[in-house]
Amino acid sequence: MAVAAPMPAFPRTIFHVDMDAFFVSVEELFDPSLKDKPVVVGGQRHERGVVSAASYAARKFGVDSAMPLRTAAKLCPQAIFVDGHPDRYRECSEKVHRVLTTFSPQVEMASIDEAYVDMTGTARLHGPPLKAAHTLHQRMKAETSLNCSVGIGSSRLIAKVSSAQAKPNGVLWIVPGQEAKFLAPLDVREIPGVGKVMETNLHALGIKKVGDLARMEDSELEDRFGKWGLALAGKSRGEDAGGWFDTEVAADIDAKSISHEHTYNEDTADTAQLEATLMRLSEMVGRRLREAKFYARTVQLKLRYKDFTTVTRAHTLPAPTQLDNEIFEHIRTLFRKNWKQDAQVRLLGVHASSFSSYQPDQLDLLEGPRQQRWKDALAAADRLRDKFGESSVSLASGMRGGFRERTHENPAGLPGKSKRKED
DNA sequence: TCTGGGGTCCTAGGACCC
DNA sequence: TCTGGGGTCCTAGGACCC
Repeated sequence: MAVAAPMPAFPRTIFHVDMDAFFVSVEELFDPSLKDKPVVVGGQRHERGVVSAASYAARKFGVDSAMPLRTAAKLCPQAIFVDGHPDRYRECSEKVHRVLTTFSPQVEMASIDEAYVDMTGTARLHGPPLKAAHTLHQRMKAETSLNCSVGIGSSRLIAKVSSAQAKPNGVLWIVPGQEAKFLAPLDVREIPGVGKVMETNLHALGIKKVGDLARMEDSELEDRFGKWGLALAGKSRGEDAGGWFDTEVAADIDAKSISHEHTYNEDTADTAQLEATLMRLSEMVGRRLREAKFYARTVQLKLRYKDFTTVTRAHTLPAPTQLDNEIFEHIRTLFRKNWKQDAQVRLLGVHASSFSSYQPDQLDLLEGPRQQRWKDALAAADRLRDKFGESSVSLASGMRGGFRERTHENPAGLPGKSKRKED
């Protein structure tokens, strides 16, 4: 029997605040001439890569998030292609966060451009949900010059789905008790967690709308789709039903993995270049581990060939580490064991997981002077990078091509957007 | 169409232990 | 020879999200 989720004593009021066409809107703030034009953020028209965000004018031509840039260029030749500026987005995102914290202490940024706000019990302060949402909407515009949409519901799921329906620049409140009625006419794809594959599977069963799903027996969905099926049954009724959705708003959860990867603009089989990239990626991962004060026990290599076949190979260390050179040594071993010599490589990735947090004395005592020297050296390198930028220091500097190609590839390192409509 | 980068979660099989 | 049951850890791959 499934364990029941702890139900709050009274219905919650959750806001899901989603910024409209966030990256594009931020770019417009910096270059107002972009306004109302077809704009594609994510890279230049000929580059390898995908669309991070498209303006509404560009979407009219069929351009959408996650689409290859070259496809976007074909669909909409007159589009303006803009490189992303992660620093700008982070800065705006922080502003957004600050605005939201004036409404509730329970604010959780779910990504750079969306947040959940638990507004339960704030009626005396902010009025009923719709009034509070309109105030929020106005304050957001005043403070950040950006539009957002707000979905209001009794669960994270309902808030999230309703903000999508409210777009663009709208507010939608699903009154408690009306959840199932609201969801029933929507495509199953509107449920977060239902992607292309699950949609196809459901269609094969004749399930097209959330209402069709709601009519199914929980047990049948569980039999067919396992744990996920059961969660899906709950979601079709508007419940958060397990997993991340079932957590408190603003319960901060530690990261479970840290990774960096790189796609070459042109495939390569040059060993020195490939290993230099692995060194650089190992350094980036090591640096993040030290910042977070995490030690990783598992490192994983990702290798994607020209034909897009992808392999991952993991190795669990006897003792956790956060040192660049230790990460790199294991990664390089995995690479040498698994790379098909002379096969053209498209992408490399370095991934760290199985974290433990810092254990002050024990580890230091166990570490020899060698490790300590490495630690000192890395701390110094981190300080230099803080001062002069990420590319100022590399322990791979003796290796060819360590940094050379980075400057013109993936200048943004942008977070992406999903294939789904939205914004 | 020719497919980024950073994450989370789930499944399934094998090794190993009791 | 034909063969248990449960638990944990590790690895690989894949769906999904922004």
